[in-house]
Amino acid sequence: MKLITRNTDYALRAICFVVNQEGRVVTAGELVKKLRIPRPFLRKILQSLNREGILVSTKGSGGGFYLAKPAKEIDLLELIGIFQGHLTLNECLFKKLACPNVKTCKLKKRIDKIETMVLRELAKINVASLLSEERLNVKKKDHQDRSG
Amino acid sequence: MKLITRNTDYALRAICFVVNQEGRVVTAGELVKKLRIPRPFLRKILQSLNREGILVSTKGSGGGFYLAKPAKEIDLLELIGIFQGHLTLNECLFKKLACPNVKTCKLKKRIDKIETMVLRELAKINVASLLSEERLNVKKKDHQDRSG
DNA sequence: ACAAATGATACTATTATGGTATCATTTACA
DNA sequence: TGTAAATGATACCATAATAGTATCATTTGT
Repeated sequence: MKLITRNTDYALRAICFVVNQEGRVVTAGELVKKLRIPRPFLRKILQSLNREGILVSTKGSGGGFYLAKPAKEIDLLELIGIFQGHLTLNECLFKKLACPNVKTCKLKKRIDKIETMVLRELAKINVASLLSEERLNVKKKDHQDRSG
Repeated sequence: MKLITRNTDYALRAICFVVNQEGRVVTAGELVKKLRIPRPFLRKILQSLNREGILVSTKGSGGGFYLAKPAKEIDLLELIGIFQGHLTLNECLFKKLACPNVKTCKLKKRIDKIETMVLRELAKINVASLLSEERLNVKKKDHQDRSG
């Protein structure tokens, strides 16, 4: 069982790359090269990210993608929502019938608690926080390397 | 996304029923009637539970199933392990290649934490604890306490 | 006009899930 | 000792989700 599927994962990588370009427009072609994601699949993912208001796209020659909102405001829970639908660990298997077993509804409550925890944690994981540490490292290196 | 699939759920219901029979041998046919689970599917599930040492089966006329170990020692994590394989929320999507994106490995660490939490909570949910509340009610009703 | 980009969308392949179906084996007991 | 009642093993099938492909339409800078 995977919590994160491929399209969510690819989306996250793509977003991270775009963030690092600091506002520059990035094309799908570039992302394909850098991230080694199959082109048509990535294109579909980028289109979703555009529809969902995470990336802005510009069409035509010289077009591409850039961030639609601050990296801090893009979290894993939202991405999972887009590519995997609402995350419900809990989904009762006897929706329509009356649940034939009272015991399992006790189960439902306990799984609900776990679900709540997971959602809360996923919401905490935002793109900015994933990048922050590395950015610090980069700046340190920069500082040593280029003195001009 | 579901944390618990049907066979795990059915297995749990079946086990709960068997537990309530207090050591009596229960047949697949009985379980089919009471739990309204498709017969061949339930049979397969029961066979798994037998193989995995959760139920003991006796063959032949008058045969059936009973618990192989105390209800307290059967937990959801084990059942999920049997029917859904080891639960890994985390599964890195770039196992063989070097991970092209260091950022995502920070992600891995954060998801690992969530996974650890989830596994710990699932291990806490055992059959005895799911039934305990109801058992208390039963005891109040028939007023004869033969616990020891 | 044309090349370079994205948008929309329909199709396909693979895998996991949720089952069925069948035959073999064991056992109680009439 | 034969048969019905039970489980064991296993191969098969249907549906849905995931992971992709393919194609054509649209926009835009030069």
